[in-house]
Amino acid sequence: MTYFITTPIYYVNDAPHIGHAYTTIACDILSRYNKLKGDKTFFLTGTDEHGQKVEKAALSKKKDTQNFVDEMSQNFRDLIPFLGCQIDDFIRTTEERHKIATQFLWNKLKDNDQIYLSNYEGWYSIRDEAFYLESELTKTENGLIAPSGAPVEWVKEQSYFFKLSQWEDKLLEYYEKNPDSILPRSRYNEVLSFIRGGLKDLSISRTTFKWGVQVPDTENHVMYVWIDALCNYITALNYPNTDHDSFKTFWPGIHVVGKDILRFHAVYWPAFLMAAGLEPPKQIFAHGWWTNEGQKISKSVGNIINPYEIIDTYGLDQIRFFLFREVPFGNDGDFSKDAIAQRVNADLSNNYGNLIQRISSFIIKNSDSAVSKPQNYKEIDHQLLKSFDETLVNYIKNMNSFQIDKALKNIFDYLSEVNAYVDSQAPWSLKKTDDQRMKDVLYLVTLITIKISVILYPVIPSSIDKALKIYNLSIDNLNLNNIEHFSPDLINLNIPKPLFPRIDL
RNA sequence: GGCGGAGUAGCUCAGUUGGUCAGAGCGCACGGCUCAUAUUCGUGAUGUCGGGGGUUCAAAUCCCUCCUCCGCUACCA
Repeated sequence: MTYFITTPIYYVNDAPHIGHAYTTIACDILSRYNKLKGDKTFFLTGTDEHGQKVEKAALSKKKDTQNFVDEMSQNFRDLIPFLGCQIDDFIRTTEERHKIATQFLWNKLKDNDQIYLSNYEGWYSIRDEAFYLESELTKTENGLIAPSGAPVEWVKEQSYFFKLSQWEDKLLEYYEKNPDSILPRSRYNEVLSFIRGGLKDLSISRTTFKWGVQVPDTENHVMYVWIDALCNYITALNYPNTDHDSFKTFWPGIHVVGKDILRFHAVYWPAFLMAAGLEPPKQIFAHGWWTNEGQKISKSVGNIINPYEIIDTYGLDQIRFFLFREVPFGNDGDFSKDAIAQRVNADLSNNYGNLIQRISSFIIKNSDSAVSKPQNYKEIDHQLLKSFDETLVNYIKNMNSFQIDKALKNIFDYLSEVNAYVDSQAPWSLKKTDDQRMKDVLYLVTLITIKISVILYPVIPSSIDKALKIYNLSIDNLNLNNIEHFSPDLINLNIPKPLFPRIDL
């Protein structure tokens, strides 16, 4: 099995914020999970660097446009390791390879009679890079403004159009056959109802600015955002060389996107691909938005969440965990200090971290820092092992369907069971009555803790690296295929330090 | 306006095809343990399952209606 997962390419006009971090971490979790399953994975992210907004921003800062996007793109690249993410490629739309790919895609569409020249006129917002109907606009003292509050101007220009209207039936047919190709299901329904409402041809070029990929065989047209931006996903797989190993191995892929850009990914992009004779994406997952302490996040309110600040405050894995444990993936969520502290303390510090701490400290003090495989397990021990196997099955089922929160819930429900097992067996009492049984119990709990750590790895990788070091183990030798029967003869322990200090409320 | 989703304990939410489905976690109260990051374990309380009506031997679960919230989409002015 192979697994190709992508974030959208981020528009370099903004500084990276929690939304970018959220999408990137989501893909990292899924990518690591699939690696753990043994799949060959490819995790792609990058930056979208063209368009009028960028051109103007550079101008207003009196910077050369290329230098400007170089700097802005670097901000996004720098964020990745800070988020604990491991990517396989970072693509920029200003790269030569991307120009080659998009121009080839354009020509392919043109050869297939999917593109024609016409005129576009209407109310245009530079800030939003979008046309609006007059009915959508509001009159103010400064003239008409878009729903976003951005000013608009009347623009008339020649434009190339893509024959999107011809793809209505093909798209519907494809989606009806592949109901899991857009998730969550509510988003799938929205997309289908949008397509059923009828599709209009799509304007795909502009003459009002220069900062973009030139339309082949024209003087003054550059490609408008969608062909340019969406094509990145296949550029990175060496398109137009569809015989290339990475293209053959990894396409079609999985796109994780914010709900605001679902339509472009689920309608325009598959239509472009089919029109060019390529397969549509395998899956598109639309996630939700975060609010900040119950409030909508916006520049004007000034409550933008800076990923560097929250990670410095709470810790990397604490944030990664919170984002995906607290809220069903796909739903909107609220980012609040209380919720983070509560979640991290209850699950990571108390339930998981303290289990490791109490057992490993006990082994070091009372069992010469080592435990060996028991000769026999009791019935209650078998129960605990069986329960792990069930947890693993549910975990895999949920991770496979993007339900990261449920997969994590499975784990923490089980950890409660393990803590209860420890109390019921009370090794501190066995110490006085039955040394061998005490050691067997300690081994079993240690073994279970290791297994749990492995499946927590995709979400909190750096903490799991630390946890496994206590047992002189490494994630490199453990995975979802060998974890079920993992049971070494001897486990030597190192002195543990609390993995997740409690957060003061 | 159309289409879709949601309204269940203080909070966040599970509840497949109608019959242990009235639940979980957190929080709260009480009790126990003392290995552990004042951690853990056990016990307990609170709900007219949005309102009203209906079908049924039986409904949170199906039907009708109303209210509220959200998403997508359309349009008049």
